[in-house]
Amino acid sequence: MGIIRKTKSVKTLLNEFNKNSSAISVTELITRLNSKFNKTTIYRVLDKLEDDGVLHSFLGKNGLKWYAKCNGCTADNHSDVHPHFQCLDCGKVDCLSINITLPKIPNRKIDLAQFLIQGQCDECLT
Amino acid sequence: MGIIRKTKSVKTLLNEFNKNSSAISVTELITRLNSKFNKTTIYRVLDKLEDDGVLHSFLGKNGLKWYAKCNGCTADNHSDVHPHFQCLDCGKVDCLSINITLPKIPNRKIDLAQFLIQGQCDECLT
DNA sequence: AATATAATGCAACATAGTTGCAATAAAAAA
DNA sequence: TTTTTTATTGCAACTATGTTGCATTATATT
Ligand SMILES: [Mn+2]
Ligand SMILES: [Mn+2]
Ligand SMILES: [Zn+2]
Ligand SMILES: [Zn+2]
Repeated sequence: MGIIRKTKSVKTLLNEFNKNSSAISVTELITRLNSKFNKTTIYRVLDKLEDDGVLHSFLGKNGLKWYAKCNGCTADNHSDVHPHFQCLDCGKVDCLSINITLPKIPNRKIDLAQFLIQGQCDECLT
Repeated sequence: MGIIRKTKSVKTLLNEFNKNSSAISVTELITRLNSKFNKTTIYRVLDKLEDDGVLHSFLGKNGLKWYAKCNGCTADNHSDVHPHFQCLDCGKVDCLSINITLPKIPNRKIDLAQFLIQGQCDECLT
């Protein structure tokens, strides 16, 4: 079930994601909003925003959970099958709007795929 | 640093991986060998076997750590950049010997990539 | 303003993984 | 074979991420 009431925590979290287009890890959000909201609230709001098709989640380095804004998703129609890029220098994570071609695998049904690419981002390269 | 002494735990763990070619999660190994070895030992031996190029590790569903046998790797030359497939029905994880073509990303340097595909395995399909 | 209930905070819990240190066991030396 | 060296182990305590139940609070509706 998604979000029903526009509470302070919902507005604050949405605001964090509107600052720029980068993904944000849950631990980073908890650190940032530590004084304002309980971590349980943050986990729950993020979960609902994902249900609503506002955010999508994925696992970054070390299996940490990250969230990023969706692009034209709705509650019934999520389509966030794109690779993610994590910079090993600064830690920043971005969604890559690249069409990844899933390999054909005999005798197996593919439901979903997650692709995490690691290296150095544009800013850290120079 | 890798393995120096062929201890019971080393032999036992290698034996687990020689039963078949599937990957094994650390938690599964801890459960299996619970009565014989401490979990700390298991974590440490796996870590060393990876250093030696005997096993390689990756993250499966929920960010859990999995290990699988390497194929012709040495301590100085690991090359385990292949996709992994996890069955959502039985949980089994396999290495896919498929050559994945990394997408070209402008202004970024790619160091490594992990590709986890989820769905149904051959056995669970029928 | 009164009501219904979604959302929150808190404490307690679950699980994966790590660390320091004393005790043990494998390999080398005697 | 016995002694010595030190790599490895077990244990307990810890860190970190994430979850759950329940009483309290805040939002939206009447
Ligand atoms: Mn994304
Ligand atoms: Mn593999
Ligand atoms: Zn960077
Ligand atoms: Zn299966």
